[in-house]
Amino acid sequence: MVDGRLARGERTRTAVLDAAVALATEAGLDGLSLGQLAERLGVSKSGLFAHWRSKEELQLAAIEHARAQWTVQVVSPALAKPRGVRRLFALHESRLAFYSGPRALPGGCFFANAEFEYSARPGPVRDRIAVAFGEWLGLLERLTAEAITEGDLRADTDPHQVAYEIEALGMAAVLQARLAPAPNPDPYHRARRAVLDRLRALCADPDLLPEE
Amino acid sequence: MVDGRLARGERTRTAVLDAAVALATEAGLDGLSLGQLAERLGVSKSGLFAHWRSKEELQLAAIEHARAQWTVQVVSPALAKPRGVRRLFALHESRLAFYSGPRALPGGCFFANAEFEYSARPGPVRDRIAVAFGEWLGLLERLTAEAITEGDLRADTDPHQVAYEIEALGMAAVLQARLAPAPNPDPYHRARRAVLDRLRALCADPDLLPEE
DNA sequence: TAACTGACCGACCGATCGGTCTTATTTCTT
DNA sequence: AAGAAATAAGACCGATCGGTCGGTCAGTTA
Repeated sequence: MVDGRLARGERTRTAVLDAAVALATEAGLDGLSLGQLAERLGVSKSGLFAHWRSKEELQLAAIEHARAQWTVQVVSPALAKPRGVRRLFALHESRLAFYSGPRALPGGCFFANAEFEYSARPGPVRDRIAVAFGEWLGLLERLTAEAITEGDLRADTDPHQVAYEIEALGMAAVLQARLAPAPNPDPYHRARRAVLDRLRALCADPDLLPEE
Repeated sequence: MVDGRLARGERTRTAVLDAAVALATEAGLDGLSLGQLAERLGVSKSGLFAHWRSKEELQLAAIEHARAQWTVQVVSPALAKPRGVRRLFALHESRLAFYSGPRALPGGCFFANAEFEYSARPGPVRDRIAVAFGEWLGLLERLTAEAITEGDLRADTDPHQVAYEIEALGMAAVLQARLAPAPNPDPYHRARRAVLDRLRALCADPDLLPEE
């Protein structure tokens, strides 16, 4: 049987983390204030401390929560595609769709923001972000390597290099979509086009990638 | 004759802005605290208010200061190169050199950090950052267009697209250099390689770009 | 010498920060 | 029915936040 106390706590916990992740994209993971967060949720500040004993614990939990969101909404859909260059490009497209889609976070990309914010602030939060970032780069790299062994991409392709470029082009899109002057052609389209052309140049069978 | 008081004020003003720009790359443009800044400089907090009437004014001044730094240390050296694709690539290299060189800021790139930090925070600070960002993208785009009219790049090249890609690849470098695990091959080398290959594919005369 | 200006300081303000404490309510266990 | 466990609330803490105030001092002008 389910413990009603734990169940209720878990519900609150999830609701708080949802709000924390969203708020962090706007105010920053550090700028996230417990008072504001509590007020936005209609909860007392000390109610938050019942779940996380410090702000840092909440920040780490928020990172974990955002990671889970990312896995479900970005990574998983792409893994449904057949192994190879199609899966790799699907991951890139899935990421861009997440940024511009209806479930998009109010302040852009949680991880991109947090990475820049904490890149020069030693501590557990930075370390956790760095690990998550490394895992993401590793995923891009692994899918690229798979595309090579599948014979989709040329054998002399450097997986690290391709992963670097895809990551760079995707991250810039979410920033420019929020910051660049409106009349600018859709940055998401540019990010898609850039990776598409790059992969097409490395790709043996042009039919594996969309034409346009 | 020079007013000694004004001269002294200008000296401290510059010293404060230098420290403010450096500190902002670590703690964020918002996380920059007047108390900490004053203490680091051996100045009283109220001394700062004699120069800028509010924190926001100081932030805007810091942006202007960083912009001047960027112009002197990144843009100007590149403009010494002959017009065309060489100048464009020199700008990219100059930027990477600034990130990794001896004059590098302690927390990476002032603008990249500030752009992500303020991309979702309406106000004068965000607006100023957005303008500066637009000007930077415009410069990349203009140099690309020049390279086309010079006949260096293929006539069907899209300057916006090239500018987008160069900006993305450069920005990712400074982040990954600080965040990615150390054994990773130099991100600056990856950023250089990526743009070099990209431009080489568009370039009519291969001798205009370095071989390696 | 007197009047004035700009740079700068120390004390202080209300607000908010992260965090602690005590207490009340709800829910499961026995 | 009674107690244990977990969620929450409210009052409160010291520290720090951005910002104001009155005032000192060095240098300029008349």
